[in-house]
Amino acid sequence: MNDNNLDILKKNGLSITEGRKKILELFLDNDGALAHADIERYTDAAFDRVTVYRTLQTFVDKGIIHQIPTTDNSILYALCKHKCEAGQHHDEHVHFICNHCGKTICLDDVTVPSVKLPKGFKPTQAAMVVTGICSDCK
Amino acid sequence: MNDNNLDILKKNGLSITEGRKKILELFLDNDGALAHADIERYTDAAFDRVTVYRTLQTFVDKGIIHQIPTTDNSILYALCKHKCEAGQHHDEHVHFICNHCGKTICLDDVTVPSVKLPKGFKPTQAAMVVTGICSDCK
DNA sequence: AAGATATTTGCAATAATGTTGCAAGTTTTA
DNA sequence: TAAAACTTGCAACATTATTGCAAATATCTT
Repeated sequence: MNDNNLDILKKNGLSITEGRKKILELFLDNDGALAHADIERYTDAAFDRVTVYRTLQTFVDKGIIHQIPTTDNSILYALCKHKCEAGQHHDEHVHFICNHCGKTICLDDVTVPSVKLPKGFKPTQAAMVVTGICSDCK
Repeated sequence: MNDNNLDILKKNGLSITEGRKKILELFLDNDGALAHADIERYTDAAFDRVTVYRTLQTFVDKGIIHQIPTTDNSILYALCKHKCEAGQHHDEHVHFICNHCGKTICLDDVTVPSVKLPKGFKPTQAAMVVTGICSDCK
């Protein structure tokens, strides 16, 4: 029995609702990243599209999940495994997109290396996405 | 007088059309990245939305421009300054998004550092996006 | 340079994606 | 358990993206 998701919701001061429990569960059970469309599919559209959008937004605001940059224009979301505070994410790990299975994986143990920027540029955040073949598809 | 854009189109075996000339010119005159919406705005909607989509796609296919990953779901495009071949991009430079002016800048001289991936992962490409304050806004 | 061929464009229709206001429903608080 | 606070779903709307096809434009051939 797994009450992780209840804990997470409570800890963030969120009301416990069916939608939030279910969507959070999806993230916990799935170590890849999920797009809005994935969530609709996995929940069999049990929740309104709008609810899914709002739930994802709430989770991002609370620092429960983070967004992953992609070149196609889909927003991907993944759990923040390390301590993220509301409004300030610390998801400075590398993301890997597998060209074979299409999964997006958070490489939590690979931190984004810092780079030397030209004069005058002040960085606040860095994201890195690597594509290739993942360990399952190799 | 600048025939750069004609050269580029010819070199890639593309027909010379008003739309392609104009859109390519926009990229050449603008060192930041452009979104589809920017192009519509700058061209005063002289070209059909569909034409713009298709032109951008053609340029990506030919390796003239490349897409930049973002977390909001807008696709950004920028010139490939280094030799890109059709279908295989070599845009392994860092992209910088300024939180102040909103511009996205290709830092052509900053290459994406390679990272050590976990066992079994084989990289083919890497992208890096840094956000912060650019040299114009500092 | 003109006609034949190939390519590109714009329109219309359609699909997919994202947003907002508001009333009804649910969760939390006291 | 009732009141207050918050969340949901619906409807409407806005934006963004895709496809087929006929008309227009560009390129090729002679």
